[in-house]
Amino acid sequence: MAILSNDIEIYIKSRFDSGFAELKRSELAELFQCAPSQINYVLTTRFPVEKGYVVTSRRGGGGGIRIRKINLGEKEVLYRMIKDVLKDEISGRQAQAIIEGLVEAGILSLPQGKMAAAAVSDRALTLVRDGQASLRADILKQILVAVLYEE
Amino acid sequence: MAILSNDIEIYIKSRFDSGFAELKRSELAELFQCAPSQINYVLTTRFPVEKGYVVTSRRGGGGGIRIRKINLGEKEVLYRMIKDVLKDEISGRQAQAIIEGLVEAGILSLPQGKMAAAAVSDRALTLVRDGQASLRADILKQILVAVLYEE
DNA sequence: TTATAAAGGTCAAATAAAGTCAGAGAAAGG
DNA sequence: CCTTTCTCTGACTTTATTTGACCTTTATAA
Repeated sequence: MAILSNDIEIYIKSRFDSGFAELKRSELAELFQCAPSQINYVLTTRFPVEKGYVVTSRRGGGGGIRIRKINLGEKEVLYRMIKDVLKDEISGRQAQAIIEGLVEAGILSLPQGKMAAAAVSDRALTLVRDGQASLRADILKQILVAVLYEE
Repeated sequence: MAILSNDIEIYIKSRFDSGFAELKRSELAELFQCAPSQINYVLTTRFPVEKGYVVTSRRGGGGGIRIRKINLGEKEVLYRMIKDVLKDEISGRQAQAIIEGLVEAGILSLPQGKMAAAAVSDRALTLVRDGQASLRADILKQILVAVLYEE
């Protein structure tokens, strides 16, 4: 039996227009006669950051899903950071080093670097006792994705 | 379906003149064929203090609604945000509003705004089950402090 | 001074999205 | 076979929008 997820993936790709696609989860589910959560599955397995996709969404009335394909180009370094360097957990020191490296490479401006550092600083995370390192990794990852997402 | 609130928001913004807009709730409701309370919804979600708007109103005959956009100096805005607006806990929506307000005020660049938003996004904080709102406040506060002390 | 009309305010419920997660079932690898 | 990994679903959760019923405040006409 053909894998449904593959079909949905192909369909979504066909919906891309000038770098992005806008969808309604429920409509897709209807179209493919599957559970809505199936769409989430396709999104996470077929359109991950590692492949250069950024998925954003809004709930509630008028909500929807938007998938953007990033043209990596010179942001290759960032992409690698996100994919390889940023493991599940990183220490404050590692984060610091990564950010400094990106500033030196000119990928982050100095103000951006300071912001990023502040966001994952111990001071910002004092409330969290357990799993600080994983949280730091998540936050930094999202920050870098946001930078990637920017032209 | 186009979101009515968005249209109303745009319309209200078009009514701004030299820093403020004066409206009648009932007239707006009539114009957009909606419940009057819908206008209140738009006011609270689209024109919050966090974005630098101050909404005042008067009831009774001859009453109405007045929306002012406050424009303070950079440092002052930041300082106020950190001191007054940023409570111990803030929701994702509030954070969003604060950041958008700072971008609109030219205090954060668009890339910086996106970074900040990413840092406090639900996605960045999924790991944290308990006390997300407080953590978000802490992170955002540290980010703003970092910007404030930049020279 | 009081009644009434003309504002605006609040809140809970209905509706419309999307997200999460555990677990069932199917495929693939050994 | 047996185990692991991939696919798919359903129940439950979270968030956003819209409306309607009921409440409060204010100006002014009687």
